[in-house]
Amino acid sequence: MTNDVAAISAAPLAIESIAALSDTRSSRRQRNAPTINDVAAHAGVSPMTVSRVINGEQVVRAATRAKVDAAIAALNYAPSAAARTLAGGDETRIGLLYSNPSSSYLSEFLVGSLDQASRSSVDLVVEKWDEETSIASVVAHLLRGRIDGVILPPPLCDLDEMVEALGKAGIPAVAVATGRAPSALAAVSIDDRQAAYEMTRHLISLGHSRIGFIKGNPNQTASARRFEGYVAALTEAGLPVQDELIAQGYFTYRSGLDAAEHILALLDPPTAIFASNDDMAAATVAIAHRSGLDVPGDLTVCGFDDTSLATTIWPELTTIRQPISAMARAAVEVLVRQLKGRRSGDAEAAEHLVLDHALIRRQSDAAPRMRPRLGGR
Amino acid sequence: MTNDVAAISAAPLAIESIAALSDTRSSRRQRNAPTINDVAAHAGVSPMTVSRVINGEQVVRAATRAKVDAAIAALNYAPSAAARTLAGGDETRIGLLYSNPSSSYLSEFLVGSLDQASRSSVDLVVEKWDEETSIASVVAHLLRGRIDGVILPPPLCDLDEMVEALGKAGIPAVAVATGRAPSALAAVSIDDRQAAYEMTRHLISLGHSRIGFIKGNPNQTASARRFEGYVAALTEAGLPVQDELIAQGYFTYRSGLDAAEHILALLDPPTAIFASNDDMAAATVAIAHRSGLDVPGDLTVCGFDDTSLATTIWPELTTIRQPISAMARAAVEVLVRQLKGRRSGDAEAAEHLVLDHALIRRQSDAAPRMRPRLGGR
DNA sequence: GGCCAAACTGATAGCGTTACCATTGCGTCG
DNA sequence: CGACGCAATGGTAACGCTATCAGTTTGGCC
Repeated sequence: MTNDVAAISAAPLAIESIAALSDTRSSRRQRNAPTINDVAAHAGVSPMTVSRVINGEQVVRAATRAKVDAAIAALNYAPSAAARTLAGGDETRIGLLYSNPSSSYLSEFLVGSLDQASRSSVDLVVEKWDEETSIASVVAHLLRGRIDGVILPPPLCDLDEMVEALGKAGIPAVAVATGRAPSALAAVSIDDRQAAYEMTRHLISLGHSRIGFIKGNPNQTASARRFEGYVAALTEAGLPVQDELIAQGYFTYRSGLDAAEHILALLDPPTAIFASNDDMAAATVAIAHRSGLDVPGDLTVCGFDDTSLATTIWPELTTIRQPISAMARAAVEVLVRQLKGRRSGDAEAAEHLVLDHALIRRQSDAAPRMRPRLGGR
Repeated sequence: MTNDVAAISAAPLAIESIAALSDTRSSRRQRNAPTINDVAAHAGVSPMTVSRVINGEQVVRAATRAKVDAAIAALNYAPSAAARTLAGGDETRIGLLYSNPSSSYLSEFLVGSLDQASRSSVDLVVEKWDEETSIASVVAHLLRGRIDGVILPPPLCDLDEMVEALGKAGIPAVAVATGRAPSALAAVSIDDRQAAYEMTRHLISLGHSRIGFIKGNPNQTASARRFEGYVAALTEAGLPVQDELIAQGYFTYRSGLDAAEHILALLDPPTAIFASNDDMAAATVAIAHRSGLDVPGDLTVCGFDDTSLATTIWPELTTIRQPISAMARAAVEVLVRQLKGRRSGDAEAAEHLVLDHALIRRQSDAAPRMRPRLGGR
């Protein structure tokens, strides 16, 4: 879709600043940027044909297209986004509601959605939601701001009241990285259960048989999926699921500290701990170090998400990578598609995209030092 | 500036989807959102007056303004950004060039600049710069994308080649958080020297006299300013600046690890370490813990920047808060002002804004355990 | 009470693009 | 061989807003 004009054309628009004022044809025209008409004149065709070319319509003859492309390159023309959406008649604004600004998740998410938004030529309005603000007032604000649809990254995607309120207001939404089952709500996610399953299998294949697990915040549905994956892999390998090795966390570093302390205080501590996210994994590493344990020598620690924290700390974390920016892009696409469909009358079923994850091995995992206790169960 | 319409007006636009099609006056009109004309009709004034009201022009009589405001609220009207910029005739696009996506700095920066961009009704194009991409090609890309100005957050603001290339291409830029002296380049920053001075003074007032320092990456000019502040406070207090207490870091966690290890391996280690950013401070805490030192009991550790990492780890870091989002906002404003001035012919001197910082006390600092060695020097 | 300036308000003409036809050209078939 | 269909193009009229300038009030003052 991107208009990949090849030439680099450093263009002679360096010292135009002063010279520009004289030949301005219209009084309103402040900056003499070339318009579609200029291109049309240069190429000897009508503006309409140029419009067709820049929009990649198929009806234009190859020869004509070439002429137009040449004119575009020559004039260093770029279409005006404003005029486009105005004329196009479908000015779409989508909101991105976030609530966890500290997360480094957000920047990657923002970059991805921003990029896709400009590609799909929709406006992205980024809005923060504080716990203090009532949901009703947020929805009212969106309505007032003429937002056509909303993207809900975690943890908002799991906030039932929000989803409901949006539904009642008739604002379509797409949930990102939710762990809930496919529903009326469109969603983009990874297979959390499968990813956790793979990570656990990885630890088992390394030779670990006592594997601790730090659960995620129960208010996020993905937490349950991750735990399921852990249990499934253990069960499949004939290993017991031991309650004492499982601690409740809340996705924060602080909660990871407590959880890890709890698990490592056991008389017979595990040789590996799989935390439901990187923050808690980092906390586990910190506790291990404080207890004089080497990671991964004495303890393997794995995370989930592959946020920047995973590569910030030492050792760098083996973790599950979520394609955050791709998910953001997908969310915008899904939402735009849904809005288009809705406008043209046909309401398709809500899409539920599942993107690929990847297990990223770094320096925080290794085979257990003591050789695994014989046999399973 | 924000149009704070009070009423929540849940508006009857819930089930309009089907009903809408019938009374559409023009065939093109897809969504029957109210236009400025609708508001004008409702208020019994001309569209022009409505325009003046929504743009906050002073010439409108209070009574008229009230009528219009009422109509706006009644119809739940929101102006079309596209039409606005198109009619306004000054479609401005500014680029935000970033190179360190992992930084949690970025999301806050993005949110701030995005917000201000929509307020100033300019388009913000967010662009990533990889080390692999040549500077020339980035600049060519900006030129081709008709970018009118560029915002350079760190570390790009200190990349001389980039600044030069932009200058040659005639693209105005504004440097954010640079440590360089005011120059032709517009800039928004905090007083790094003063902030570091204050932090060091704070440590001294706590009773510390042997204070370690981890320098920042020399390729960022702010590093030098921070070091200067440290030296100034020490000197002012009559304390010696001891080379052995100063280690070179590069702003990364990893480099902080090495630097802290080096400093703490001294026979007579300092009672406090001031790291030039939070990542390195976090690393220092990790090393301290690994060495069995309590923070802040045995060692005070302070950071700089107040990124999310500062409150993620335990103990939470005492640090210097940069108003990142305000700086981003300011950068957009400065750039827009500069572009406006440039367009209208008068080239003002480049602005150089200095925003306020703040020393944030958290749990990582305390008075030294041993009582300070008597006397100064 | 009338006149003038100043304070408001309105009519008109675009901004750059695309939707919707109308038109042209050309090969094909009756 | 002329009508017909299809493919490729062009003309025209919006899209929703604001700049500009031309009215129309209003109020002050003699």
